[in-house]
Amino acid sequence: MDMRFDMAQNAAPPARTRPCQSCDSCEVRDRAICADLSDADREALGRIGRRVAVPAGQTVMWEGDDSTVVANVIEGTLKLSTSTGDGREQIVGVVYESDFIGRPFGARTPHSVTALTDARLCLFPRGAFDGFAMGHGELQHRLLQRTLDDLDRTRGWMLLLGRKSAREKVATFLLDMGRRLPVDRDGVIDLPLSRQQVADILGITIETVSRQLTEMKRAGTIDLIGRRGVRLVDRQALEALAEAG
Amino acid sequence: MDMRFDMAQNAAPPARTRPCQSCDSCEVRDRAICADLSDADREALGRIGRRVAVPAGQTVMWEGDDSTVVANVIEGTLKLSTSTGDGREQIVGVVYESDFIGRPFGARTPHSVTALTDARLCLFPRGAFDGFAMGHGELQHRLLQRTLDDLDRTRGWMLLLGRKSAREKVATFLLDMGRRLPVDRDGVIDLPLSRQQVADILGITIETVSRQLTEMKRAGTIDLIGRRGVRLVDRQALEALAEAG
DNA sequence: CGCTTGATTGATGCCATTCAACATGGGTGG
DNA sequence: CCACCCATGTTGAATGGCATCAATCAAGCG
Repeated sequence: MDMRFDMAQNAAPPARTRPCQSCDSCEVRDRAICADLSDADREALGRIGRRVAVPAGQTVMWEGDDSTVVANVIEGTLKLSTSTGDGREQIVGVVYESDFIGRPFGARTPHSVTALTDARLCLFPRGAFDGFAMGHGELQHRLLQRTLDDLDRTRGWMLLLGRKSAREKVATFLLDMGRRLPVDRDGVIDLPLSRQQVADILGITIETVSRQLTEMKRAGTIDLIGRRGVRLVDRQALEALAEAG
Repeated sequence: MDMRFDMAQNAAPPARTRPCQSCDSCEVRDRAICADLSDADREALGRIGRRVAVPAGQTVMWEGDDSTVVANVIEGTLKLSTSTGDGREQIVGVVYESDFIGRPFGARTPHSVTALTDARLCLFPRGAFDGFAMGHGELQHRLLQRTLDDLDRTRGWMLLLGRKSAREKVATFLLDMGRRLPVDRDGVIDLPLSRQQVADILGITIETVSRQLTEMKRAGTIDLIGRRGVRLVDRQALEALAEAG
């Protein structure tokens, strides 16, 4: 089944989507871009959108396609990525619940968006969203704030890609994940990413990621639990590695 | 002389700055973020700002500093950069006339801004600018558009930093400059960047930049005229190199 | 003219990639 | 529930691209 059709503005709503009638009880209503809207306005926006469940691995927007939809992430983790003609991939962002995805006020989607875990989105047709936003300054203000933050974070990541060694990259990545992801009671973080995806974030190969991780484990800086679990044993050592590893 | 003091909101205006009274005749009024404002509003914004001349090499904002000013670039080219603790630098953006610089709605300047050529800015104290923007949706909308475009371009650049070879990086860079900078009647582009700065944009060393350029010259793909001049002789060849060099 | 700064060229070494073999573990069906 | 299987991850050895170190060259400039 082609997800793009699924997402099209005028496609018949498939079984697993439904109009978003319940902004009141929305899990991310206080953190998503709709947070500053009045109850009436939020409800009006809600009537434009609908909820969609996206299974892990599913791509919801393709690089270069027409920008037909935008969305709030209600639950789950997704990656933003671009590729060269010959298939080399670079992940340019990872988004979490309450983040906003898609390209409002623009004709083209500049990068692909793919679910890393099962996810739920609150999806809006772009045209309708743009129209609504034009009439609601609070919404645009929040979107601006968020975009400025994204830009700052993205530019920070350029320093890592351009100037850091593999060791530094992996250490920086682990610290970043430690900040953004929940930690269970044993101090273990469950990464939403495979080794390949970590490599695609850091601009290195899967083998190099693996080697750096096992080296850090050998040094007692981290613990590796199964394929996706990491415990940051010595955060201070990681911070040292992240700056001049 | 410390430029930071110079830029402070309540510092006595130094000799080379003056209130910006002439938005009517402003060179970038149709392209800068003020373009959509009414004449009255633009004039009100103009009273907040003042013009500043910045000599090449001067840094106007420092990474990590309080965000005290924002500005429109009236003329010239500037770089945005971040550095690691041990001095490795990465240029995260290059801005041209009519672009906007600084971090509105945020406490910290996330990267340094340095003039590559002599430049003129239309400078606003951040607090006053933020206040004005909050009351003017058109301004925020334009800022949002611009920030979304910047984010798209920045993310595109991550692919280059993370996944491209030195050859591909240099070729991509040359094509990008060819698009953004004026070309004289001999087809020569005058780069506003030294080799070191090119290296800092591409995340490679100065020697590698030099070797790639001379190699391309030897192959007849480009011509090098003095230190800053380049002629793109065979654009098609460059495009091939940029994708799979 | 020297002097300084920036750019090119050369020699060498190292880190990350590449290619390849092997291990692991998560999932499935008998 | 265990044996098997395949995707995913780890480890090893060899190569190569880029960095590093160093010398030379070319421009500006006082």
